[in-house]
Amino acid sequence: MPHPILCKMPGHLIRRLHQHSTAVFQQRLKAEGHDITSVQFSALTKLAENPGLDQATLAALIEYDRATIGGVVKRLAQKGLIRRDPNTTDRRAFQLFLTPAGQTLLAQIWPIVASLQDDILSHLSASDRAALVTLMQKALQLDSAAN
Amino acid sequence: MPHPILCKMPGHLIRRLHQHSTAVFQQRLKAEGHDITSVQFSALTKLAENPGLDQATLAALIEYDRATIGGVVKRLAQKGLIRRDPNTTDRRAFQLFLTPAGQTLLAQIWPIVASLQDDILSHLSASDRAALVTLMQKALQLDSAAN
DNA sequence: CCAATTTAATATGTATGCATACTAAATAAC
DNA sequence: GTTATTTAGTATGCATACATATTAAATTGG
Repeated sequence: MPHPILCKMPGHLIRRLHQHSTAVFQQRLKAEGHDITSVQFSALTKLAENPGLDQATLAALIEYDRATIGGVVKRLAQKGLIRRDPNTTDRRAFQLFLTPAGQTLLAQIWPIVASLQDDILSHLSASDRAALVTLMQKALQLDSAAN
Repeated sequence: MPHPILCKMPGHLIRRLHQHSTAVFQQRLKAEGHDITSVQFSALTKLAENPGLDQATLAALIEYDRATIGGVVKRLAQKGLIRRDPNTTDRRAFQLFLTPAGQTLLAQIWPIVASLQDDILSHLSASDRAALVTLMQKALQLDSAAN
């Protein structure tokens, strides 16, 4: 089989880009003295935008697995960044809120996270970065106007 | 902070694209009756191209962590797809080879893997897919001529 | 209103992914 | 040539990521 080459296959390139992306995130946040993952950051951000969410809805918003979000939420709670209140309407669900510490942290790290986005794609020009973002949104069928 | 939006941040988009990519891979391979991950496929492919590699070199070729490759190799060996021969020159290292079963499997799945690459980016036109691949290669500084 | 289904969260098991530490072996430095 | 450093692989621990099963609670159907 005169096969297509691994390094030209979208799946392989996406994996390596993701690897690079999380590495940049982790290094930059650690360098600034913060111990938080990109996954935890996304969860905190969505919770800040939607206080009182339950785990299932939060998971759906950022496309996490239901089983995965449990661990993420547990670790955020252990760090004292979020609070899990019982839901009086639905005794199965929790209502999730950022604690004051969580709000403080999120305010501190947003500028860092925003600025490291360009570092992830540091080998691309500004127009190439914009083009890549547009293509990824299209590939994921995310309405670029919404959100 | 009037923050940039999560769904426009490269890091977030890359994570979701990776999630989508591995899901398509897994579903397509499973549908064809194969139980193999994209990571295992990459390792098999590189081993087929470079018989006798040691784990560290294999890991470097596909950008895996040294600790991670150990588990991947172990599972491939358990499935009988690769062989680990002692290296007479360097008693620390193993020489890795595809078994006949591994070669057979790889030949079977290459066409599947090649064809599902377009499915990963099914919402993009052919020219958009090509543009995305080029941008990712540039972002990763992979020489598009090499490999 | 009671049974059947759905849903929220958890539990379990497997597979990356990576940091750190460790052992054994090879190489470099002197 | 012995010591110091590096290197190959493993071990351990933590954090996703997801499939499957389970429990408890809510909702739906009749």
